[in-house]
Amino acid sequence: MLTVEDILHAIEDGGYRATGSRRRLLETLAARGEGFTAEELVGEVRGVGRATVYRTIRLLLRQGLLCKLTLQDGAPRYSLSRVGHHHHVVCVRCGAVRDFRQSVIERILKDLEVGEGSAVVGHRIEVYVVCPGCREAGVATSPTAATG
Amino acid sequence: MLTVEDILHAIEDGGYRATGSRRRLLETLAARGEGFTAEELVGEVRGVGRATVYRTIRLLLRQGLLCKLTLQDGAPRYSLSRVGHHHHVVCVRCGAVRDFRQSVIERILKDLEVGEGSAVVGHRIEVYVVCPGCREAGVATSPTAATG
DNA sequence: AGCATGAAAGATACTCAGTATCAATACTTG
DNA sequence: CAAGTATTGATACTGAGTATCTTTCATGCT
Repeated sequence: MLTVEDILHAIEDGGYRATGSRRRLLETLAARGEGFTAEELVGEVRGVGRATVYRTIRLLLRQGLLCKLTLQDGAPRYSLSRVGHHHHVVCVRCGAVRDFRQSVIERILKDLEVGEGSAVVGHRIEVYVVCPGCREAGVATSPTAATG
Repeated sequence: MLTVEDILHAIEDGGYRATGSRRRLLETLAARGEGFTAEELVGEVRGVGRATVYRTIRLLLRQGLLCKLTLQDGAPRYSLSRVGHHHHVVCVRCGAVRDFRQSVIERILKDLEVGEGSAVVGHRIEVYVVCPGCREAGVATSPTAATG
């Protein structure tokens, strides 16, 4: 798992400054780690403005240190990246995020040059679950409709 | 491909009315078919208010007649559903949408009960491509970064 | 240490996507 | 046709994020 220092170094390596605001923000963010919204950060980080929170998120996304995912209802969420390319398993109840990567799937999608000369330039996979914790805590699992 | 009449029937079967606004909207929507934004519809359908456009979109989504997808940058887009569960191949240039379904992938994701007792309740797969048309018309393919 | 300079921060206004509210209108059915 | 409910439109609002612009901070230089 990346530490605050690791991330600050990565930021500096990218030619950006390791400022106090960024450090404070990263501390909050690292404490959350898996699955949070931008507005949660805005609310939790004291003394750092909304704009800066969003700017920093954008910076981290560009550097590949953070990733943005989409819940079933389309709501955005963020999660720290620990590795390169991966996908997400998100709990629809608590928003916790686990990463996963299945080379089989990667390969299928990559090969999917869709028979018609389309060049695959990327993909996104999100798997929605009810995590063990929420399953116990919880009400019955509503068999949520698929995406499309 | 679903016709306007098919969709209106489905709406009625769901206990909703097949009104003039809905018909006009569906005509525009069917003419677009694959890949459009809500605001495009708002702009194109004459004499139907914004609220009604969004309400109808929501209705169609609930009925599974329309699906909402997410571009690489997170921008939302809609596409008529022709079949049940499927995923999307979206051109990052022109926004055209093709559907696809790979039972292999479905199975893998379904089985992904993630070793830890999480119940999979859904998933979303989006594949981003440059379609043949845009590839020809186009500038060089920028090797877009993956999701996360 | 003092200062110049550019990056970063904060405040705020704005955009885009979508929802809520509520009064007015359109359907439908008895 | 009247009653009653669904639908509509206008409009205000929310949530997520960006743009702008002025101030502040970090850095390198002397």
